[in-house]
Amino acid sequence: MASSVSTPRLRRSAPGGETVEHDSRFDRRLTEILACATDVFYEKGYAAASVRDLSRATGMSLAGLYHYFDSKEKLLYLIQKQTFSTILERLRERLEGVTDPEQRVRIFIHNHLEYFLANKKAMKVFSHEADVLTGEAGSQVRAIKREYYRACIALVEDLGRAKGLEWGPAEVRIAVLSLFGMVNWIYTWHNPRTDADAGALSTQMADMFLQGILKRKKRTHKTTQS
Amino acid sequence: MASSVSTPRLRRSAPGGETVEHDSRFDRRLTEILACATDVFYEKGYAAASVRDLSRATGMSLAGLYHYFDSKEKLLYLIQKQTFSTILERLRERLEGVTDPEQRVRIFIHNHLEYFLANKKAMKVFSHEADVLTGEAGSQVRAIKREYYRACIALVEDLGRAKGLEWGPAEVRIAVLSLFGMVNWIYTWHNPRTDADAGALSTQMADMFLQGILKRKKRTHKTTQS
DNA sequence: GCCATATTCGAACGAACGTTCGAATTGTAT
DNA sequence: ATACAATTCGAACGTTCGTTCGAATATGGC
Repeated sequence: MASSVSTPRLRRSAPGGETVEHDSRFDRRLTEILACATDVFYEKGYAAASVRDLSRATGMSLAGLYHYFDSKEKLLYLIQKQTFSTILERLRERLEGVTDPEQRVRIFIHNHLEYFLANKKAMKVFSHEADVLTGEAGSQVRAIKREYYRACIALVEDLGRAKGLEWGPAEVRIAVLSLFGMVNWIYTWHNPRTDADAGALSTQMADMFLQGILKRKKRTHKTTQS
Repeated sequence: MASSVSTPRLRRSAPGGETVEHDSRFDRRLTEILACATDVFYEKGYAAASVRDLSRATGMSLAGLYHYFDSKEKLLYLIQKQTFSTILERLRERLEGVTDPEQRVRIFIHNHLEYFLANKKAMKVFSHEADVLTGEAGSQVRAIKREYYRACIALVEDLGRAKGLEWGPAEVRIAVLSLFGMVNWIYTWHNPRTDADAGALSTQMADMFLQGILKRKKRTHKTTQS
């Protein structure tokens, strides 16, 4: 349970705890490789990126890389898990102590955008290669994602309750998924030199989203649409 | 200029116009193959899908497929170009004669969602493999995309003018790109059996979007955000 | 210095990739 | 039936893929 990201291929580490320096060394190098791999996956996409591309990007030999991970798929898993665990963890920290429902939704959006723009490449790799992973690794990543989704659903439901609005589950679902679309789509267009930063962006998007769901037109729930 | 999708590999067709039946036959088969390829690209992603997967899906031999296209990349080009040309064409038809700015924005959203849900796989392939194509083919596809983006920008600007609202270019840009995010993200979550159809979805999303941009809070244009 | 351990590497493995080619087969008009 | 073009195919091309292995090199405690 020492470091979050390492999963040494062999040996559960020596009985004593004396290899701390070595484990940390291993972890530091692995982190470097993960950062490099994130870049490469971002540029070429996971499937099209080869381990030889990684070798070129890191300056390490092909075989040398495999000292740090079992397979290319495991590498994607490590990136995705670390990325999304972090954003969820930060969200929890920032929500702590804040009780106003509207402010809590704003915090969600701000947290997401800030992390998204600061880790644009990792977040693209996460979003874009969402269902590549299979088996246990895929289940774990999907579980974190579902947790994040549920957290946002809860925030919006709380807001609706506080404002005395009657939203059905379907309406909340669509509103939240629309919000996810808004914020996740950013990696396709955001240019850090010309576009606003996370603060301004999250303010505008939060205004838009909140006005959109709070001042919504009353409609019959029948789906009558010309 | 006969049929929209065919680009025979060789021979510009015989001098006379007597091979009409044959060309149509060729085109019908190619359309089948494009549909199959769309499915396969949708399931596995363009890079991870092999021509052998296509061979399996179509029931045609590996070499036989190459009678219909030059390369795997050209196949992606044909899918993307046809898909997005159609959605743009339909948008133009539907906007014709409608003058109310708000209604025109609603038509944009409805058109997009309807086509998106009816051709979910093709649209995912379009969205997901947006910048795979290079060279001439890539330029063409990007040009159509830019045209579509500009059309939406114009619709929103018209709406703002009609309502007497003072939106800067940056605000319009972010609003439109947020809208694109909302509607394009759908392929990641929409389940036709449990989620609403295009009509109901576009109504809810249009309500949300329009309320969001029309009833927006006044803010100073400085990016002051805690 | 020495030893055990951790790290790195060159070289190679079999498999799968996109694509090609010449022959076999089908379809159509005479 | 014959002839000609359109279509389909089996087999193979050279390349690149993810991964492995055993040997070499660096590292740090004695």
